[in-house]
Amino acid sequence: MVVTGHTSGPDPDPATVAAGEDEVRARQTAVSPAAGGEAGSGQVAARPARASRSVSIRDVAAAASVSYQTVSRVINGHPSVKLSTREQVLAAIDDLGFRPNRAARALAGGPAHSVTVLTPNTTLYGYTAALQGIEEAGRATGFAVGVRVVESAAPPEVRDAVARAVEPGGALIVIAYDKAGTEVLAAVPPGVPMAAMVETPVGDEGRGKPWVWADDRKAAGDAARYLLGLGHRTVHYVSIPSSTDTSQRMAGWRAALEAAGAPVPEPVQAGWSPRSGFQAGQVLAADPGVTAVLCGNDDLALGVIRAMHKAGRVIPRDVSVVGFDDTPLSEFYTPALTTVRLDFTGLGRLCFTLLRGLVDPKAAGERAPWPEPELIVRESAGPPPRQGGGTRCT
Amino acid sequence: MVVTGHTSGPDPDPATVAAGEDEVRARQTAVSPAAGGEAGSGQVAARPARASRSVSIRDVAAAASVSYQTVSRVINGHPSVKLSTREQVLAAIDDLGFRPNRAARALAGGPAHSVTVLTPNTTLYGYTAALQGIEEAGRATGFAVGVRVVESAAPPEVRDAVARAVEPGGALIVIAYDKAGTEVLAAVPPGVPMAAMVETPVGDEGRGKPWVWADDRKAAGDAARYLLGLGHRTVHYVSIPSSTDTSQRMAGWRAALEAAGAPVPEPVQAGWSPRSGFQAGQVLAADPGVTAVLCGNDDLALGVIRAMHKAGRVIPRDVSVVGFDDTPLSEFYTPALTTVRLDFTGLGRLCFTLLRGLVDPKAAGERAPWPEPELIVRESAGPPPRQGGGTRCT
DNA sequence: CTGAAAGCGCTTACAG
DNA sequence: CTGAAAGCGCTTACAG
Repeated sequence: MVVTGHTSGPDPDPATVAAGEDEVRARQTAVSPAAGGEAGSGQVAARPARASRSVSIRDVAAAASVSYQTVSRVINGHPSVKLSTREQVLAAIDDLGFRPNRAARALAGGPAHSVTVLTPNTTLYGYTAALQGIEEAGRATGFAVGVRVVESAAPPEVRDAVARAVEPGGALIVIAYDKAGTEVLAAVPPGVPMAAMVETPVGDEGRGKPWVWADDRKAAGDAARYLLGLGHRTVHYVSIPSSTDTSQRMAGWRAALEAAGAPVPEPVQAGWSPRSGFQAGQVLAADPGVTAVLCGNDDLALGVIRAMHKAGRVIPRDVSVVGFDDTPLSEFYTPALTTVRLDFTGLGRLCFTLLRGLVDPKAAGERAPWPEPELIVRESAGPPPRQGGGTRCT
Repeated sequence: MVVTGHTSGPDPDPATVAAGEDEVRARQTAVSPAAGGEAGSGQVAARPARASRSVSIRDVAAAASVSYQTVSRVINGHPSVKLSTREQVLAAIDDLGFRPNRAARALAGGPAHSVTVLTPNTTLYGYTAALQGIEEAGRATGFAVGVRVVESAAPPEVRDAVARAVEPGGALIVIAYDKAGTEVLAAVPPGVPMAAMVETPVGDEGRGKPWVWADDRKAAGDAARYLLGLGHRTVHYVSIPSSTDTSQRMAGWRAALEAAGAPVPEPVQAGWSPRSGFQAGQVLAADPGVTAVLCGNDDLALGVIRAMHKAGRVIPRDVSVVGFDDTPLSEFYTPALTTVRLDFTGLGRLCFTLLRGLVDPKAAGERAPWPEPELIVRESAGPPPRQGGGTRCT
């Protein structure tokens, strides 16, 4: 994945890969066995450079001349500690490089300092961006963040995933943008600290489970209205999968058309991938009446554009295409993609903040701004072609 | 991010977002406090639906009429357990839905059942794909997988990241495709179980630290040779950042040019993003002698193509561009991107397998196939333009 | 092959 | 405001 430098080594050799493997084997066996017990010999030789036994709360206590409970209070921000002792303890912590042991903390029943994110996916832009926001926010507050993919919405798998993810002393974030996510949300037992990122504000199943969401409905409406405003008679919609029966993006698109008195064509149901967008695009390209297409995400839009291109339809001269999400790539497509920007990273950050407020009442007051969707106008949408307009030099 | 259904709800209201927030507040306070101690009342009423105290090793022991140590032996695959008792215990585990508590396990000094991935990034394709492979493999073997981003290669940050990630009872995977990754690799204390994904087979710093890598060098050479074979006089190179001074991709490109007796132009150093590719592309587009460009990744290639397009140079008629990685999108670009496929997901899986062999000697024998890079020929590269070829109807 | 002991590093109540 | 106790759920040795 990476490249650098200006040196050129010895010539590539077919044996290199195999050598790499052997090397690995060798290294494997060369790995030092986990530092074992301390040998009881009376030798006072230089201590081996083994992984030092980590410094504990008791070491800190000794160094600060207090009991270890006091140390516990300090690291947990307990109010009733004299300022001077607190400072002593803090100094000792710094000196010794003390880090509380997460496992011990969790075992003893302290507040959660770790989240695991339950998500159907870790590679699609929206998920990736959300994960990034969660990781950032988690890291900033000393939380360990874990990831667990839930591949299907089947009850056994969902149950299993939740059971494994729910560790005492741990918290959960579930990304519920599809069926699997919604099932997971519903399967989290009450009492487990959690927050969710949802497509649609949830009802009963969300009880005790705070969530964040982006106003997809309004965003989709904005995009549809923009296309209508360009002069298109109507706007077709290519849909991503959904979490419920009340899809926000589709609802927003539909409402905008209806409000404008435009005909509402049957939406094309697709998946998440550019390939499924391509397939949807082939269908749409066969219909000469299609002049504007709104897509459920940018990858779908890319696929639609590709299909249109293959069918000889030029974007945006013949057909306008608008995406959703504003992935980092869409600005560099040709034509650059007009799309709706959604701040999933910010949403992820916000979701984490919500969760943290649950786990740590002292942090509950913190509020982050609620991100607003935004239409980004670029090159892939324009006025509809004039009736019978000629074709020149594609 | 998601859309569904065919119903349209009430019209969108400006207050919706705010309502969402209030809702969240309300839910937050409604969350039940962590299930506390058992009230000592003599009531035998229906038990509240609180998060049940998780079933422990002792519960299983009681159910199976053995000591809890025996249960420990069974769940850890210890050989010296009579078959019949093993089966009893397994049955009890199944009955009670017992799951070992990871924190307790780690605290007690058992073998690692969790990995945290130290990575500079979680959104770029290569990292994302690697993470996916690791997560899959981890999940399949009951490992919890954590993610920690290391944002800079500065020693304090690197030290801190490693210190926080190294938990007793935990293992590490470091993705070392850039400087930060390499620094992290070097900073992991010996004795900590770990494996790495590296750009370049490492020397001393990797001692006791097994790694996997893809043969970027050969792959880059293949791509350069392909372009040369098309008739280009030489091939320009736009580089991604690197981990060391002996970049594999660049070295492969250079060696191929030299072997063919082609001139070796100065490589253009870029970042990871399409934007930096765009900038590099602007430089290259200004030079009419440039007819073939190899890029360190597909995002860079997209940026280069965009810059060429803006400069009026048609791909591949005027300039051929080849990428690296074969992201899921590149097939759907127009023109579809010719690129080198690298199986980062497989590499991530392999890396996890390596790590697991370290932690669990019983699993050490498992071998996964070592993925091979592959040139994927699509539309973005072709023969060089003929001298003085006319420009028609761009 | 299986049981009884000690302890991993912390955190909660409980006492002062 | 601070100390002494008990225990979270497991795993290692150690004994039989």
